[in-house]
Amino acid sequence: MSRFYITTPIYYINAEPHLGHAYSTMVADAVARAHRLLGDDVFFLTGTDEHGQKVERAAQKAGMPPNRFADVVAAKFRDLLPSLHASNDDFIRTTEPRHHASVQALWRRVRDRGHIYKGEYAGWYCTVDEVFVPETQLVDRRCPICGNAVERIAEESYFFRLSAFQQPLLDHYRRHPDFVTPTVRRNEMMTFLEAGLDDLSISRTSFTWGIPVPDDPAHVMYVWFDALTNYMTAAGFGSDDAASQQRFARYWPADVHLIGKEIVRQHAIYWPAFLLAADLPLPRQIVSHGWWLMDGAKMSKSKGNVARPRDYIERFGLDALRYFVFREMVFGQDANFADEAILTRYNADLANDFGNLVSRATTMIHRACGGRVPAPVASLLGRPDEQRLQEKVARLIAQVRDAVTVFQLSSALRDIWEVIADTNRYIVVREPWKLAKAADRQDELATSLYVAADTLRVIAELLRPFMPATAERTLTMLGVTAEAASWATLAPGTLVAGTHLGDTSPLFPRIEQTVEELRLMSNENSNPPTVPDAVPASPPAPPPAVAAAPAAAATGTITIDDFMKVELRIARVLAAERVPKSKKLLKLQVDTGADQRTIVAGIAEAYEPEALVGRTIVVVANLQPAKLMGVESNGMVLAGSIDGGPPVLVGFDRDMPPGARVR
RNA sequence: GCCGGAGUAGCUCAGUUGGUGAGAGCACGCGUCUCAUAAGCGCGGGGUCGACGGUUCAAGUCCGUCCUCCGGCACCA
Repeated sequence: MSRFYITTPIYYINAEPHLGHAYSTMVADAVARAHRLLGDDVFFLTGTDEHGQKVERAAQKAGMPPNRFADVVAAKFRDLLPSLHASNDDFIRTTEPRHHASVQALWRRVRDRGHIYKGEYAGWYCTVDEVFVPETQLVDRRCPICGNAVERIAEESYFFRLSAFQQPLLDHYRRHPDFVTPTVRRNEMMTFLEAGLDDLSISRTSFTWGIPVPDDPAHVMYVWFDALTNYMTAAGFGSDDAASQQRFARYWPADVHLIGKEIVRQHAIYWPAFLLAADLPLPRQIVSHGWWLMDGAKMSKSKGNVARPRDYIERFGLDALRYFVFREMVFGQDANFADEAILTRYNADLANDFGNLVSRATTMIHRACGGRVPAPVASLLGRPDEQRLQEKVARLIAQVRDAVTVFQLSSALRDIWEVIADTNRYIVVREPWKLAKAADRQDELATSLYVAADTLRVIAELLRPFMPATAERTLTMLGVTAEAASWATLAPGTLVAGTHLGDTSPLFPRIEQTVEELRLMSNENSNPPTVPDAVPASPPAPPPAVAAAPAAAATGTITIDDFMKVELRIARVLAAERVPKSKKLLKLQVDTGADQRTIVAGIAEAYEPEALVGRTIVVVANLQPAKLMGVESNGMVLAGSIDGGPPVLVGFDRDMPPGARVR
């Protein structure tokens, strides 16, 4: 029996769980379940990432100590798992003692091998993305990634000698072509590696909510060193007792780290580098999936288009949601999450094709065969229609087995549904309802219903990883009460004749409402957004079409004096041209009333230079000069944008002269 | 700008190493059975396979150029 260790990302507790989190968990769950059915000794891990400055501050805001805050929010993630039917074997929190011990053990190992040194880091730090932002990338002292204000940090810091691992990592990539999948991500990582690596700052002194650095408790560890190590902690790393050590020997290295495409670099470069430095085995594979898009856009809190898994479970049921996400997302690519698409999949695939098939097959057996699986007649099983179907079922078992283990869930389901269609066709060809009326054709009747039921039984066994509850219900209706059949021995023709069927009931009743009606219904019934706790880690998404009050921008207020330090002035664009070789930059000559100067603005993707000449804009007049793509910029142009979308210039509703102060 | 990916029916997409007249699902129209969740089954309409060249007996399938979209990096005062 081989073992299989799969992980989800550990979820950062700064927001409510959304569909993206749920998707990672569900995919890992399906694959874990499949491996169990294949007879593997599976270890399936998920959990929460709870340290860092963001959490420390959120806790402050909520008026509670970080550990209590973490307890409350982590519970939300943990509580979601049962409603997803997640079959995880462990749930790890980075705040647990076992994890502290493990991370410190890893640190010592890396340090003792000479890959950690103490240095000084002075720079701009974004607390949202937990990264230092190079001076040259700052946008008005704001993080270029998330747009939030960055902070000046000059502090002593420990560094990890990441630069030393460029070549070892490249070697590893070449020796293990499937180390990172899909290939797109692997290629990205290869080019990133080839460009060279900077050493990585891996500790902080500016906050305390983290794991202390061994022998230097003034430092806490940088989030990724802490977080990534969870994968080893749960396997038993860093523990002294013999049982844990045995477990670690058995389960490490992990077979799969399943992640979203936004954290590939951390998993495919930082993590393996840490492990190489510690002289520990690397995970076998980093598998990354795409994003669920709402109307083609990434889900985000500020757009209020975050899909909450609970809403969909309520409307369609968990298994319908699972079916949809597995079936609809070609693994690795982005996919659209549209209510209409779920409804279509539900009615067409689940209700019409599958649910109705189970219903018609079992009903006929109840009526015509006294509710017992009829015994097929060997000679009739040899007819072409029966042969073809059973051969196809045998092939299907192999196809699904192969597809699931390489994360091709959508193709596995597509193949299963093809056989479902075949079975519907088979029933039409045999017309058992007619056979039932012909006393001299009872053998044909029994054989045809047996073949249909037997096929459904295999299908149900194959559906277990994807839709566990549906699979169980189907098998119960077919009278199969045995434990899950091993996928190693599953085969057509093994349904036992004579067993009593269970009662038939619709698996997926058709949904006749429109999407709009469904939304209304769930708005009425739904218990007010379940936020019983006093921890608004993030403001709840505003209801669409309602101008929600900007939820108390409690994020660090400033005084009026602070604001007045910023000299905002009206200016007129005198000339504009593209900065050569740049995609985003325009070089502007502007008249600020007091002087004429050059300002470089990152708006080239939204504005043609010609269209800007003569235009009135707002600039920050007293910003420190900076060089961008070799051009000195003296100030900055104000523009609004939605979630990093195209910038929209600030303007006035009547003409204003250059030089006027804006406040 | 560099690197990578993608552009195939109204929509979402399959199309292996180039070779029977270009496919599936959904949606739409017609027909049909009646066991079943007004479900099933059959038939049909619709596509210059992004554009233009090229290689070849033969190209969505290979090569070149271009256009559009997406992603990574550079970059984003």
